[in-house]
Amino acid sequence: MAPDRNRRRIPDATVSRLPVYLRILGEQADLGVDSISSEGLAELAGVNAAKVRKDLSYLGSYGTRGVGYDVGYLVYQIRRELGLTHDWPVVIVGAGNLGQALAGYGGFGERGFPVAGIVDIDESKVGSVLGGTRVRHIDELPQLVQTKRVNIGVIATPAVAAQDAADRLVKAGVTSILNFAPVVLSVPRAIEVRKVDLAVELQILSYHEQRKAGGAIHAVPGANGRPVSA
Amino acid sequence: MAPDRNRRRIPDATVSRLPVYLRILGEQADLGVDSISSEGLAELAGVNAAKVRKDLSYLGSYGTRGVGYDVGYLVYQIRRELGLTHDWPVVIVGAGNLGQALAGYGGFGERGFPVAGIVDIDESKVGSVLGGTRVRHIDELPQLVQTKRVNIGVIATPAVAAQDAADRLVKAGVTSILNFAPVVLSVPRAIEVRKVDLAVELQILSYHEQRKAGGAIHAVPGANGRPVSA
DNA sequence: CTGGCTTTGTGAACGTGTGCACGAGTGCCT
DNA sequence: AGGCACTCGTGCACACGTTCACAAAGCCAG
Ligand SMILES: NC(=O)c1ccc[n+]([C@@H]2O[C@H](COP(=O)([O-])OP(=O)(O)OC[C@H]3O[C@@H](n4cnc5c(N)ncnc54)[C@H](O)[C@@H]3O)[C@@H](O)[C@H]2O)c1
Ligand SMILES: NC(=O)c1ccc[n+]([C@@H]2O[C@H](COP(=O)([O-])OP(=O)(O)OC[C@H]3O[C@@H](n4cnc5c(N)ncnc54)[C@H](O)[C@@H]3O)[C@@H](O)[C@H]2O)c1
Repeated sequence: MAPDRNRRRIPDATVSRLPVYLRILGEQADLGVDSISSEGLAELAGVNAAKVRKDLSYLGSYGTRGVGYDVGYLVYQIRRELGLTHDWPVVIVGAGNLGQALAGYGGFGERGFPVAGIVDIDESKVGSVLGGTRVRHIDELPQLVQTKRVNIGVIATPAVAAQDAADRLVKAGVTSILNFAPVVLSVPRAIEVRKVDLAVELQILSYHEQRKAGGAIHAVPGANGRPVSA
Repeated sequence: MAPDRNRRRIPDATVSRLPVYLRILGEQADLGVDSISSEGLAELAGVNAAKVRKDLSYLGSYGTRGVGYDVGYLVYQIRRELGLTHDWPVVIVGAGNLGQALAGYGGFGERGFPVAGIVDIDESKVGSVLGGTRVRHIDELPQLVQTKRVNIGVIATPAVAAQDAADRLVKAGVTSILNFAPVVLSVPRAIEVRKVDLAVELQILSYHEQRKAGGAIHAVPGANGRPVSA
């Protein structure tokens, strides 16, 4: 077998920016714009123009010197490279606060990630309908994944249940996971995991706030903060 | 006065990992563990042990050679560096699907980010109560930010309204923004912005799925089972 | 007190990402 | 047709991040 050796590898940093370019290009296309320069795209994406050119060069030489990039063609190429030429159904595990918001959010389906199903372990949640999808029991997960050919799972369970959810997803055949629970998942190497951790994001913001306030005031006296023993 | 304090600057990559270490250390403390090695912490955080040591070294030399780190003391130091010695109230803009899920989620307050208020532009949403907080009109935002001394704003409006929300937040005095809308915000340099874009995350996963499928059509389910531990 | 064992803290090598600068095409205008 | 203005594609240097490897530092047993 010939593995992906010969295939162009796109740097992670670039892969994470391509979706942003894609969205902007789609917006521009809707506005009737059919050509854009690296500088124009860079402006809209909030990045450096050279970075845009280098990023796009990994896809191939699809620009025209002296002119710029054809918006429609670029959209096509990026979608192709990101594997967005067909839908990727996702399954959501956990029909709580967050799971409901995700299921009720139409933006997924629009962008090529229809909710193939949502499952929960709590019998009392099973049967209710969220965003047009009936909540099923988690035991139906393997069947759901197979029949709908789901590759991507979303974990929206409490932290303590997240590893269990991940194990079930992997066993069911899912190979990519988007994890909203604040835990580090342990999965086989071949499984791609991305996490979205709001607490981490807020704490990073906190760090910068604290830094700004570094020399200045010490506000808010009524803070908590548990004194450390020992 | 000298604006540039001689304060240690911590690399971004490290700042983004400190919250993860912090959570794990907290869990370990609750389990009664009071000392941990870089290797142990690395294992739990899913990173390299040398990285843990280097990260922690930016805080100072708080480990004991031959022994490890005192969990309680390390928690204190990380909290201190991240500015978590006091609460950071946040304001949520947009009381829709996502805003409601966020407001109803207790995890924020527990981790030091109490919801100081939630605002919406839609009169019909104003007045309803979410997670113990009454939804207010967005015109009350400046007053809310001032009286509650809010530094951090969360944007949960539709994409088209996100820039408006950002402008209002900045005008009201907020200096850090967590943005859930899929748009690139334009804000003054001094404002720290972090974004959480689910579509981007899913598209990155899509890229990797497409890559896996590059040679063979559909991967075999259940062929894995090699738990990754380090 | 010494020797052996453990683990930290960090210099150095290596890898990845960023941005400048400029040659190389392309289209337009005269 | 020729010159000119424009923009892509990319080599190169530098910054940042990761990992290795090991001396320094601490603990403990005897
Ligand atoms: N709600 C938010 O806004 C928000 C924000 C940030 C992070 N999160 C994280 O997202 C996760 C979900 O949050 P939430 O507010 O929706 O919690 P929730 O308690 O409202 O919902 C969790 C759901 O998961 C189900 N569940 C529990 N164990 C399960 C299992 N083993 N398999 C399948 N389903 C299981 C529960 O029955 C429940 O319906 C949490 O980890 C939380 O930290 C939520
Ligand atoms: N719901 C999800 O699970 C989810 C997932 C990913 C991303 N998002 C993003 O989060 C954002 C919100 O999603 P949602 O599902 O909650 O949308 P929503 O339509 O349910 O809620 C948006 C709310 O914002 C309010 N609003 C509109 N313009 C405003 C303004 N100028 N100022 C203040 N409030 C205003 C609306 O009245 C509404 O209540 C969107 O950008 C969406 O793309 C949502």
